[in-house]
Amino acid sequence: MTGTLDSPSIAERVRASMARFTTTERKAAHVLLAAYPVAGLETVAEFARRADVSAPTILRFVGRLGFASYPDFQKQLRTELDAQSKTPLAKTPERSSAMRDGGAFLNTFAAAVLDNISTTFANLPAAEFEAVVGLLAATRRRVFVVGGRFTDALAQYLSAHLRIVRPGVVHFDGQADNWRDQLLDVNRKDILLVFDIRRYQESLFSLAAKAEARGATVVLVTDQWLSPIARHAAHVLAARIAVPSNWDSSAAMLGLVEALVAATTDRLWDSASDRIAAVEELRRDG
Amino acid sequence: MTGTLDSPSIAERVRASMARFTTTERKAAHVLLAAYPVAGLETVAEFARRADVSAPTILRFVGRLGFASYPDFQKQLRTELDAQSKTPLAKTPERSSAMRDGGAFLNTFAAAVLDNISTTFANLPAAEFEAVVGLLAATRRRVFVVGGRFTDALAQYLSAHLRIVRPGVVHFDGQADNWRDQLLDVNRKDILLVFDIRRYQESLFSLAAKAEARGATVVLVTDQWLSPIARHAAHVLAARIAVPSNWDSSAAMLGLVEALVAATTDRLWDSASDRIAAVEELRRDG
DNA sequence: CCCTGCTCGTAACGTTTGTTACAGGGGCTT
DNA sequence: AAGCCCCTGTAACAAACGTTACGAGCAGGG
Repeated sequence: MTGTLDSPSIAERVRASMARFTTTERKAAHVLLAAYPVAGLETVAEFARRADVSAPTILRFVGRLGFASYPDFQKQLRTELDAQSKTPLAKTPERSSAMRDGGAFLNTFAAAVLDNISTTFANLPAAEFEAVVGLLAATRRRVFVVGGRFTDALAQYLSAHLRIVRPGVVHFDGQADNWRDQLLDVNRKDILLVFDIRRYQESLFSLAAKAEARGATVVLVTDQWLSPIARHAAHVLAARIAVPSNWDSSAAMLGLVEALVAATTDRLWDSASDRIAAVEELRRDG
Repeated sequence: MTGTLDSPSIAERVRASMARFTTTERKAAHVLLAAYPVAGLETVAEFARRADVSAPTILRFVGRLGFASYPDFQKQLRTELDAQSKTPLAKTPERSSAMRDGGAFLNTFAAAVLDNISTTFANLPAAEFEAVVGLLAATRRRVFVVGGRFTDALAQYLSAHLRIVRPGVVHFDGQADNWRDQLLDVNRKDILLVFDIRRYQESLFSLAAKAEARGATVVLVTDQWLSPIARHAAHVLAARIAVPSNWDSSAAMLGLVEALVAATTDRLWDSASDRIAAVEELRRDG
């Protein structure tokens, strides 16, 4: 029964024969890989429901993978699960055949991103982080958020979340010229949170300088080399952004933003939970 | 709240009630902990044989743990397996109080994000990734990008980069109503790249369905549970998004997007390098 | 336009599984 | 030393499961 010839892992086999599957079988394949390996450990009916296909399709899927029966398939899945004790990525360092440069590229890229994030969080001063959370949780103060060419997406992402847990969140979007008008609105008790990474933008610098001049508290989220805005910032949070690519990676910075949002939400939970419920209500009606 | 405040993990529960077990039940407990959680995912008969006890003893064992049936026990086991990526921090029992301490919170949060990313990349079908890169590198085709409430930031991020290396990139932003007008412009040779994560948005679904009906190639970037849009998508890329927070994390999804941008840039390098230089020129002048 | 191929879901089948009643057996109490 | 009780495995039951035959639906080719 248990032939001891070590076949490639099921996940690999699925990825390799992705092209051979029919449309619905491919759906099953995606569901399995997305919720690996739990989806395959469920019953056929549950797996089928999860993938929105019929039970026979699941069986044809595992049949095409070379298994004589669904229980056989599950047994193999459990065997792999038992053998694996490393992190999923480290587990697949070299996928030899049928995997072109795509696999290698993805692995090195992922490794760089992971390294960025762990380094970023490891070097993050907890006190500085806490201080920024404290500012974001001060609901009486308004928060203005702005980003650069690529980091503006992060500014938007932060605003979209923060807006739900507290009032007074403004995202400076659009042309830099428009910021000047909104800047008139900024005063002593306000907070300006700026994203700026290398190829630092002059427009952001002048904005931050003016906001500071008006008495606002400036928070800077930047890369490890620190934007010149750091001179005008009360708090600085730095993230790693280098990856083997022509572009920089904002993944670590996004992780940082999400940590800020999570911590702020937690601190404001009493009032935030009501706001979230209210927002959901509005979304349902609208 | 944090979603992890359910009942304690099964492994913990087993260790806690170890004293209450009878002799043979304790045998089952040790076997389960030694081969956790695989032993519990097998059939009752196999579990019994492994522990060298009878099947009813296994049933009495899970009954004493508080489960109404063996399938219930297995379902809980799978849920835990899916939630925590198993090995790394499974031993830290009390994560609930971690929110208090800033440093500990950052560590657990970072660990979750890291795990999401490594799992996402490990389970990513290289062929599917390559196919999407191929689409994005087809400069004659136009690319329409759209996202949901929170993922729209990712759509914007992708657009901002893609727009530099190739022409014909359109970001559907603003109100969903406005999309309809721009949809008229979509035809057979176009590509629609949709971001949609849980609390899947109906507006995105109908947009994707209509785009597919018009003959466009739909690419979906979603979470591990797969948006219903998968039904209309030619290619699906799934990322992990769960973190110990009230919110989901898009960090893994951003890493995925950046990998797409990097690979596409690389493939288009001959033409892209000229474009990038030209864009830089414009920025310097402007 | 009809035909042929393949794909997919419905429904019924047979098997395995989880479950439970019951009786044998070992250990502690009296 | 005998009796009682709590375990524990054997065996029969019922439920759920995996499996398979069949036909509808659809796309490509003649």
